[in-house]
Amino acid sequence: MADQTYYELVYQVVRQIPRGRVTTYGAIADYLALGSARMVGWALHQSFAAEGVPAHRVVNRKGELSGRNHFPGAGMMQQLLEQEGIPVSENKVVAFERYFWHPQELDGFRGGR
DNA sequence: TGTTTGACCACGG
DNA sequence: GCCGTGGCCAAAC
Repeated sequence: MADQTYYELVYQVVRQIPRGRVTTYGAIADYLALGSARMVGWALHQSFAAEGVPAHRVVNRKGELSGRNHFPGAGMMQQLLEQEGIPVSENKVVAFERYFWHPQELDGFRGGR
């Protein structure tokens, strides 16, 4: 495990993102308590090489689809989010705070709701 | 081998 | 409330 690079750690966290939820780069960086939010962005950029990594569920702090430009096909990221049940407007997540998901919830979720 | 950029965030003015 | 700067670590040139 210690051999995992920061990117792989990010992949694992992103993979744990439940459907219909979104998170931010800073949240992941804060949860890992390593590097910085910028590294998360780079990690996701390489995430295309890793499967099972829903990068479309990761947005910036403003809830905007920063990486939309890097996704294959224009508007694909938005469509993916809408398919998950997340309304998106102008490349920005609506009620983003409501769909926000903290990686820490994995540690002590259990309590449902 | 050194410099620059990068799917960012937080703070200060 | 908006704009500018610093910080972070790694990959690309």
